[in-house]
Amino acid sequence: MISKPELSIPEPTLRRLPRYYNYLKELLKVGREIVSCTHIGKDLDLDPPQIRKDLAFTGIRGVPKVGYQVEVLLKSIEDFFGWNNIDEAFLVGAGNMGRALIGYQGFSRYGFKIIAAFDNAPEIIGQTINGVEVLPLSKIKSLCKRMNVKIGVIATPAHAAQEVAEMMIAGGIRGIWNFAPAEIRAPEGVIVQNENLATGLAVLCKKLQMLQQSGKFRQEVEK
Amino acid sequence: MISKPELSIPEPTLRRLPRYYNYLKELLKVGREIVSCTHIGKDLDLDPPQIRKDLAFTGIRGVPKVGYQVEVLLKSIEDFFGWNNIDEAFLVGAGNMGRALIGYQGFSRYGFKIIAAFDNAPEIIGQTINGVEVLPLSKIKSLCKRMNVKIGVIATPAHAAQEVAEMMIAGGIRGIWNFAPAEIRAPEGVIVQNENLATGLAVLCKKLQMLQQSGKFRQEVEK
DNA sequence: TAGATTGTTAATCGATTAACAATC
DNA sequence: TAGATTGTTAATCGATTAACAATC
Repeated sequence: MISKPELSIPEPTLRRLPRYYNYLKELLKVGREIVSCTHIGKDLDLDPPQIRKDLAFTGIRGVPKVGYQVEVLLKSIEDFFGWNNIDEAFLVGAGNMGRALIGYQGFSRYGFKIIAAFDNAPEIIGQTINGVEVLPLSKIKSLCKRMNVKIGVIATPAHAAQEVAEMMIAGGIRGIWNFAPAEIRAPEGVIVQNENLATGLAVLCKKLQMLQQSGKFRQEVEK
Repeated sequence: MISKPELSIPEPTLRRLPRYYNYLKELLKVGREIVSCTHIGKDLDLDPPQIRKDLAFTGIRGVPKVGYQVEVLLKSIEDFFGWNNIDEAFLVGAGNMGRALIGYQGFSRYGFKIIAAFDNAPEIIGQTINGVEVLPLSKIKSLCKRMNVKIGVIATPAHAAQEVAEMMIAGGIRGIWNFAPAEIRAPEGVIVQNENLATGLAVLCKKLQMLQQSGKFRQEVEK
């Protein structure tokens, strides 16, 4: 049996790299040509050695005493993620969340484009949202195959998510970006990336709660 | 100087707890009354001892040989996060992403409610989206103070995010949930939770890329 | 040259996993 | 009772942090 795809690159690194990328894009706008990890670290609140290590995964080599060329570094991250050739994706569920994802302009930067949406509701089918047509869900399998689409986005209610995932997989989709608050089971060889918004919210609320408690505690101590 | 709020609870645990919660809600629907970590682990693809440890943070005690009462466990997680009393929040940026967040029904479960939205665009101000009124951004500071709102959601374009955050903080907001693809700097005592969608996307695409490469490699080996 | 920065190796830290006694 | 499950303690693993040599 084949084991899980070996991620030799730590996931935290994978998550930080787009942050560097966005940051570097801003630097480029401002006209900065060279940047050091010390500098990045100050702005992004990270340790310079960690940044250096992260960047090294993309294959870039910096110049001692100088740093990195902003433009070359951006290119290096783009190549690493393969953002230079665009991944086309299908989206299922043209409700609020789905519309937001379709309308969100920011994904083209990351080589990602939603080219069609699917839904079950007759009143939604046939609409065009931000230039993206909404098609009947029944057609997704055949269209996936015909257009060789490999990425699917799920923005349905929780109860529909698993079934939709299976339709996608039947159509040959290999990567699923899931915004439904549900656990999706997928066979080996299919990557599922869950984007459950509630987790981020829970972390925020809990930290806030703990901060307030420590604050109260501090006040009492100071009295 | 006061150090960062001490998170004695590991963040991975904080992120898994809402997953358990959603899963347990489904169990309850199906009428299941008792559940063991072994069972949860099978469905959520996690190790039972880890689940046990996570749950223990909420203060619950299971019964050996039996497991946990689903209802009691749900209550325990709710109390832990404080989901029984609702946090009211303001949202800034009533574009696509903002509308999606307003329209998304799923947050009430987590004791979270967006009670007003703010924007700068005159054609948007005055609209009502899913029962939530859009007010002029200039009013946010005073309204935060008057209504004692402690949580703010940012769904603006990147360039506006920092400025909006500062307005929020000036109004007394202590927790910021940021959906803009930008780094927000906040003083100590303010929690910022970034929800940059691009990072999840990047992780997905990279894993897919690596899977395909390992697949190719495997085929070549098998020849 | 001197100082700053990179890149690498070692040490630390924290979370996950394994092992096992306690319990119903 | 026997077997399954909890809860706890120890071992492992991996990421972060620290230390330092190499370099322009």
